[in-house]
Amino acid sequence: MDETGNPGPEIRLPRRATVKDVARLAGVSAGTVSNALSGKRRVDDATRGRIEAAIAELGYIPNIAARGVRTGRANTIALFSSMPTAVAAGPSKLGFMMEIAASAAMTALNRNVALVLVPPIAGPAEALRNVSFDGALLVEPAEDDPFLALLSSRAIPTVVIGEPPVAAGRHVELHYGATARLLVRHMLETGARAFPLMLGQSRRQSHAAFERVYLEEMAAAGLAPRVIRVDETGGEAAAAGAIRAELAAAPGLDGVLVPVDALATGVMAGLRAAGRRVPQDVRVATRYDGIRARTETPPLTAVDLHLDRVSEIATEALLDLIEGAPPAEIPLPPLPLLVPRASTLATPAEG
Amino acid sequence: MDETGNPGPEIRLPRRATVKDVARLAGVSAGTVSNALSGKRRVDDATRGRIEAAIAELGYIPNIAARGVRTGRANTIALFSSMPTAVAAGPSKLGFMMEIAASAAMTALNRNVALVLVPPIAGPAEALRNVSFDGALLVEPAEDDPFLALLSSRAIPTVVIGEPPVAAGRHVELHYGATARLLVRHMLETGARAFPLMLGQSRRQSHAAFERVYLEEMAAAGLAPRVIRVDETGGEAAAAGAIRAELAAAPGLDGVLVPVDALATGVMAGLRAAGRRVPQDVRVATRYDGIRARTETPPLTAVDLHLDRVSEIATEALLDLIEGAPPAEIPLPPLPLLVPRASTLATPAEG
DNA sequence: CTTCTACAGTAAAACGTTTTAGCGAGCCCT
DNA sequence: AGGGCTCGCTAAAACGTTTTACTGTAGAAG
Repeated sequence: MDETGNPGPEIRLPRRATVKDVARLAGVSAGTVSNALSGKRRVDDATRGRIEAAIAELGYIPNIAARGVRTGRANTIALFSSMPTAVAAGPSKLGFMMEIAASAAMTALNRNVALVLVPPIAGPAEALRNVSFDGALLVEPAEDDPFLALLSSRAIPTVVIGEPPVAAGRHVELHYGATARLLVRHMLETGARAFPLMLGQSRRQSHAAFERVYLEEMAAAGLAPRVIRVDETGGEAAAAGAIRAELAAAPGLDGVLVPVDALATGVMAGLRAAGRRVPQDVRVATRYDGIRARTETPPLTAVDLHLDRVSEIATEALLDLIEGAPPAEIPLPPLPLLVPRASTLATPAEG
Repeated sequence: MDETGNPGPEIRLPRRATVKDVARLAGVSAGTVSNALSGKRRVDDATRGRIEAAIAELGYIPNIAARGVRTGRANTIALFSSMPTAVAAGPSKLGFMMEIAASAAMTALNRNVALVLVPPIAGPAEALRNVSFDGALLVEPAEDDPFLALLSSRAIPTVVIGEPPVAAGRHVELHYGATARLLVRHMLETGARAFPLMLGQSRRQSHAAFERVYLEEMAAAGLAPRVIRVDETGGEAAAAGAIRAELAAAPGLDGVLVPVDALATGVMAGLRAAGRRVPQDVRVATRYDGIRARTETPPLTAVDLHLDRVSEIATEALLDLIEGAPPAEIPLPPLPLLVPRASTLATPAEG
């Protein structure tokens, strides 16, 4: 790992070694050095040996920016978080995004590509002006997502995580329908009979899928459905208010399905304030098994979406797309897995 | 946000507009466009107006790589995670790193700089070959950290988060001593009298600080100290084994202080296996208030390190350093805050 | 009426790579 | 022996910026 102490290597180079320095030392031209490095054209073994020796001696590291100018590639992909800032800033979305980010960064670096994080801080145009990237991962865009609009208008290779709102390019399935069915059926199995579905107001595919599946399953079970829409930007307080209003209107309520975890936290607060016990009086379940679900009291039943695998698949697909690989089917991630927790589990004594 | 429908804007440009295109359209030279954009030299107001009109019309976006070649700046900073892979891969370190990443990404983009994530996947040299950046954030490096060695040998501007092992450049204080004191005193206050300190074996400043403060405080309290070192790469299993051995040797043990949260999880498992109740028989506390601490049963007393603020300070300092701002004192982040949880709280009935 | 300076602009060099076009040597095939 | 190939290499162009060195104009100062 460290150099065997050759004499005086701590002389500061006045400037970083370039491909020309390597070429001179190896007695070849710059083009040959480039070819030796990239493997794009054959280089004689003896020559390659001299080049590698020169590289080692000079500690040469290619200038990525210069390479990018010539090749037009940045060797970088961007992860956009497109959620409304109010939600994105909180620890909930942070967890979701960051689980994806960590896995994507690993996968990307394995293929010699760096991952840059683009927070939802400035407008999408602002972001383009400051970072350069060959493609983008976009997490669960809403229907009018400005990032999605920008990316597709600029024809930037993009892979969406989750179902895209418009028939965009490529996406990785997040199994919205299966996730919804898993949760609705679990509510039914735990004995809930009068449980509304609480959704955000933004136009998202996951909301639509939840609503569709919920209505289907309730109809099949012969139960009366009830869908509550809450303004996500209102955060937990809005959800708490909404559930209290609902309790007043429907005192027999015995469960709530709240896919958005930030809203679920609000619902829990609202239930506590109304003196309802979870799970004895009301069962609660949410979608993303993140820090919010796990640290509620009691912890919330949720779903393992296999985000690490989803993110890996998305990253691989994006890199293939960028490299112009023949378009292949994007593999399906594993099916979602229910993680039952105390918020829906009947107490042992009840059995 | 969207263009007012001027006719036929959906024509695909054969190539991205360049500064020359803008210059031609505005009737000036490329240099003038550059000056107008950067503000480095004065440009007549009328001229600037024409340039801005041209930019808008062409949808011009500067090529960051090309700019980088000329200026030598990448407008990017890197976040290195240097932890041993075994630990880094788990969700625990992930949380720690990702809390920092999210906050750093926001701060950086506010100053028109992108943040790239460098996972500990390849060697540090490998990383340098694939991403270009102007400076680096390094999180809690160990004494022989290869990233730290590389960064300082290459004279890359670096800000360390936490106390650096060698007198490196600049760092943001993580208040190791204060954190340790907070925890040791809390253990004492909750009535623990025979509680060992369990540390990893890697040479880290935070370990050293914990050991020093622990020994001090135990001496002051007239109690017998006991420090256990566990190989971190052994993960939770190693910690579980270590605590069981300790219980056998010292049955009177009534607490454990385990700064590394992955080890704390192992200790909890070990205690459960040995039939000891937490907190009634044994009190347990850890350092980082992440997902591990919060989701243990019972949840672990931990410390709020204000990572978001720490990360913000570090990022600002790094950017100042890169931009050659006059070296100013790096502000201190807020003092750590104890988050007492059930793992050390006496049951109400006990009072 | 000069001379000096400030101003606002231009042309071209420079940054470090990759890629293109071309070249000479050796070999194989007739 | 000569034509055509392949091989391994070189020189130079190209990528899109920023920066340098310069130029002409206009006004101020003497």
